Amino acid sequence: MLQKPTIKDIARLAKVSSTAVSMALNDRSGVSEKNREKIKKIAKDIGYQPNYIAKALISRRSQSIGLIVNYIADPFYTELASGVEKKANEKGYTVVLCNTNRSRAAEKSFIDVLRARGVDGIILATVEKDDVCIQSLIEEHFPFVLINRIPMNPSFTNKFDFVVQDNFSAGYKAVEHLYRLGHDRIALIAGNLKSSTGLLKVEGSRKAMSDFRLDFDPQLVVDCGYIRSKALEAAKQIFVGMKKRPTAFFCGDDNMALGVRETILGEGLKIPQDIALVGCDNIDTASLKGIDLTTISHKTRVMGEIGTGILIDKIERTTHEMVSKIVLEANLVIRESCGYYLKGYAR
Amino acid sequence: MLQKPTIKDIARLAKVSSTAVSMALNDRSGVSEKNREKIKKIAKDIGYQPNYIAKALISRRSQSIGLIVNYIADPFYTELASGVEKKANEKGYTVVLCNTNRSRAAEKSFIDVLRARGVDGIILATVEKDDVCIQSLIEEHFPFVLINRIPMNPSFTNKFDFVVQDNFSAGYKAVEHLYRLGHDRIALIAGNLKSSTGLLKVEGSRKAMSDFRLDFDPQLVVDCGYIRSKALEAAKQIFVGMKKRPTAFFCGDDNMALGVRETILGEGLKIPQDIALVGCDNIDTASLKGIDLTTISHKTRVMGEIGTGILIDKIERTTHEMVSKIVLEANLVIRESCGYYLKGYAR
DNA sequence: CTGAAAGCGCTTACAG
DNA sequence: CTGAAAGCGCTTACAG
Repeated sequence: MLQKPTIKDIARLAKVSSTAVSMALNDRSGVSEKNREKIKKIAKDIGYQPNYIAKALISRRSQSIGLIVNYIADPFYTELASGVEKKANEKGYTVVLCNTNRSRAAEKSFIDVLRARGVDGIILATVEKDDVCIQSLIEEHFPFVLINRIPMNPSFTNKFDFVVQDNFSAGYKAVEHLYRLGHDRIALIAGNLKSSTGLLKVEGSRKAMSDFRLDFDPQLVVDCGYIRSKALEAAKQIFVGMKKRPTAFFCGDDNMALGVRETILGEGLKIPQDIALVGCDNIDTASLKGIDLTTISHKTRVMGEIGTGILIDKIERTTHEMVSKIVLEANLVIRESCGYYLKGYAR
Repeated sequence: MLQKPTIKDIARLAKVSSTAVSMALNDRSGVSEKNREKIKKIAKDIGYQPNYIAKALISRRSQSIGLIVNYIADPFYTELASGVEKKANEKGYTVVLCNTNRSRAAEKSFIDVLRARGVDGIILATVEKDDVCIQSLIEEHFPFVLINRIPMNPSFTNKFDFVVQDNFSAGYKAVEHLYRLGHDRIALIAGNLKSSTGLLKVEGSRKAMSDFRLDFDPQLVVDCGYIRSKALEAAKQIFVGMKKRPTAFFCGDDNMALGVRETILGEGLKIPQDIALVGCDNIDTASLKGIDLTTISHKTRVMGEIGTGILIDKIERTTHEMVSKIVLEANLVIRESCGYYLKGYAR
């Protein structure tokens, strides 16, 4: 590899000090206009590129942020990442992608690695109920923001910024929709029940069940960890092992709903005639003809953008002690998978 | 933010020099066993984390690589990225994700940014036919590897490493399959025709057409740039504007095939009874019931892993002048969207 | 305006 | 084995 030019090279060519070069190139006062122009011209001519590593060492700013997600191949995280990426680039930041594959240990290790690598802040999309990682981030005043999930540990209250979707209301709206279509026995294919997204959706669903005086059967709640294949299997178990089958499924995300769908169709049953299905997230695939999944719409990309904006604000004005807590609305998107367009609400 | 401990702090506490601390912590000879242990213990006790920025400035190695893709929300690039991420992490590298949104200017700017930020190498998944970016990478001996696409400029021959899929053969196999099922008029919904992936698939398809003595109608080749909505529109144009409609579509990727599928079904036509459809990539969604898309299988994640392995090899032994050129096989995955299971091959 | 000097946190010859 | 010194490429007081 060729040796890249440094400010020393420019200084030598321009017959000035490195100080002058630094000042000129960073548009700061302290250089004569004549020298400033000479320096800039030479820098351009020799193709000078500032070394950000050196800058970072001094300024303690790397202009990069870390993004920690569970599983980048999941369309939900992809949407999120594209929002993060967009906002970060707009603001002149680079994003380091960390994929934990749902491992808690990996999450912790990535946080250490990212900090050692000098990122200016971290976006965490992976926290669980009693997450210990964020404890130390809080104590050390390291800039971070939680996207999508919050730890539900009351001792953390008010200490951190987050942007999430209204999962409780998502769970409520899904069950309400199914109830009004006439369903009394609804299975909940839950996402990770150690995460706020998994937990709150179930809580919202249960609240709706109780409001509408539906029986709640604990056997009909299965933690499938947002993994499609697990959801597919769980639905099989429900079909095989239960005398009194549910007539509807609400799934913690569309990805799992697609798994449940495979099982339902595989059993020779029809959606929505025999079984109603509701997902969550409104991923791309949900709207395809023949899938037509009724779901809860989440503004996933926007959530990524907002979270990144908050983080960068925190980084750039470190004195600012305000915390942002943003909850985005969850909206029901009615398609064909519950039969609304076939027969409307029954009650 | 708290001030993090440095090797100077450890040196002071252990009453040794920073040199000794550096030696001990990096498991290098030059320190007594006694001091080594004392130093390591102190480092652990005070929670010392090495500053990689400082290390990078000296070693000229940041242990990070850049990944430049066109559109991270596209499932193809997500698969690719997850392979890259996996291999990089295994080898102790961090990956900086850059999403160009298909802009050439962004590609160039990302390369500059990544280099200024000091990444050790770059994975480019975005090159087009006559890419100028890689010219300077080659000249400056900066480590990079091309994944998925190669520039088709003959003057570059043999100068760079790559791992791609056999796009020519993908195009050939798709058309062969359709031909044998009895189709004579096949539309090609091409990916970006300035990219090798788009171009070679069309060339493979044309070769098959000529081998099987099918007429080639240039009106039936549309560059849809791997964008689903463009493919959807292109299919509409073909249905509206053509007297002699095609009976089959081969699409440059599954994503576009899903767009074409929307149009076909929207026209009230059936797949495969009225129109046959072949995609490419074998993304997750392709195998869902009701989609059942016949496609060409590409080992996308593996391609990401292999490419990353090659890049890191290059980075770590800079003298090694070997170039790797890897072409992965493309295999036909027969599902329901062409009617093979309904009636088998006609010829 | 101008430049010599010190320093960011680390490593690498080098002399003892 | 041991530590003082120089240096990676840059910026930031500081004295002239």
